[in-house]
Amino acid sequence: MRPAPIPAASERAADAPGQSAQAQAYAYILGEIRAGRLPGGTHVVAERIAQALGISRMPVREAIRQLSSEGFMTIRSNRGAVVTSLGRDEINELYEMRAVLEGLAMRSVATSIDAQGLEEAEIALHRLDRARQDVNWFITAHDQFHDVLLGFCPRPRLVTEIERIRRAAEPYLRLTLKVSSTAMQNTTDEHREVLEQIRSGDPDVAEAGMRAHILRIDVGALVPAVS
Amino acid sequence: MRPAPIPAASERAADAPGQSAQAQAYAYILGEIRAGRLPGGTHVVAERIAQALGISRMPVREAIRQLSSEGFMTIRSNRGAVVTSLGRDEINELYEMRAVLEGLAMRSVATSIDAQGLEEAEIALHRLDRARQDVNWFITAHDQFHDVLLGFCPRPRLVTEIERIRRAAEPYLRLTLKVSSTAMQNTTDEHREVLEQIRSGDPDVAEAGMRAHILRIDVGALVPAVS
DNA sequence: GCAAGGATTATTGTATCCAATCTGACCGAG
DNA sequence: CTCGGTCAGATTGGATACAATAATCCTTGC
Repeated sequence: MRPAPIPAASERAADAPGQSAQAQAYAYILGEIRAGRLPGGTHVVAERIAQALGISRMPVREAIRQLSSEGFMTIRSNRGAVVTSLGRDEINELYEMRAVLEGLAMRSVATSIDAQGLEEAEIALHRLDRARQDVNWFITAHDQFHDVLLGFCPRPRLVTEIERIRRAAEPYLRLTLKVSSTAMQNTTDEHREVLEQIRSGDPDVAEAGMRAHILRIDVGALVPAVS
Repeated sequence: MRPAPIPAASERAADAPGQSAQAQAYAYILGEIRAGRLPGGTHVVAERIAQALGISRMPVREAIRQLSSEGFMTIRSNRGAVVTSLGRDEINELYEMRAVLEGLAMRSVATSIDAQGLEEAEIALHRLDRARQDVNWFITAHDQFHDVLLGFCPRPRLVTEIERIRRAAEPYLRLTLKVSSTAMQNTTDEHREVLEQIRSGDPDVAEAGMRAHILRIDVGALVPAVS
């Protein structure tokens, strides 16, 4: 009754063994989108993904539906799913939403973060400073800084939503940074200022600081791919 | 073995004929949740829904997955899906998120709404005033007032997200209003004040007004069902 | 040579089937 | 009487099979 002698087929694609097939598909597709290997507008064929992962189409469909309701893909009835392509206005919209939400999150962070948390944030800041040469490192370090702060926000949904928005904008940020890396230069001072505002402990200051910080991004300079 | 000559089964449940099976399932389950007929914590069995609608389990599964990623349900691996049950903190979190997002939306509404829009809002306000006797009417009229304003916000995602949050909190609001309808009394003045602040045309005033309005809700008095 | 229309193919949507897992009841030992 | 284990039923996860729809290409008439 055991898995049989050779569980090859189902094991082969097991890049993530314990995961369910649907979770595999979700992680795989989202990873491809975030990395930019599936650019906006790409038609995603369920069967292809299924074969690539060695699973059937069904879990892939569910993953696509979930990605769709999270805004990463768009399903057109009977015509398949395409990777959502964001224009300038839409990216701007995402940043505005993230600005107010992450501002809200900083209200509670300002009052709940402790000395150790502030220390972690400082460390993340240093990592960010050293990562200014490489796009991947930079994005990782940048996310880490924000995640350290969000770790002190006791609102799971709010944090989840913020991170979702950040992921949705990531491909465009990545593309832009690859072309002109000037955006990576001034960030350390920028982020240190935010950190100081949070350190003040004043919710209003912390909120306004983070909100302004996120809105300061020049979205116009983003979006090299004008869908 | 086929469904037989008479396609009755699939036709019978066709409350929404043109819809795909998955859309039917989605609308059906969400409707049941919003109406409170599927209270938080209810275990939803895919097979039951499928039978009730005369479709198979697969589209139901997809609908559940989508509802799950939208926060209405929670899927536990191999153990099925339950209707998400929100506690006091979580409802409060939702209202805070909606407050900042709808505040943001009002910034653009303040500058883009026209005379006709203001008139529509006034009408909605009167409807709201007359609907204070019945919970269903009240909720409908209340949603309409906010929707009129959001109709002038040129940010589709923002509007979608706000409405999603409102729907997520609706069952609890409905439950509460059924018990104590005092919350329905003062709303007309409340909403008129918001409308006046929007009429001012000042984004800052409009944002602060709406944000304060939504936060003014006494979430503590909400949540009769302490999961 | 080109456009319109129809056949063919590719892809999606749905249903059915099988395996894996969980739930709960029953039963026996301590 | 309680605790633990086994077994049957229910339910989910996944795969295959079939139907429906859209996309493509090829023919055919002009």
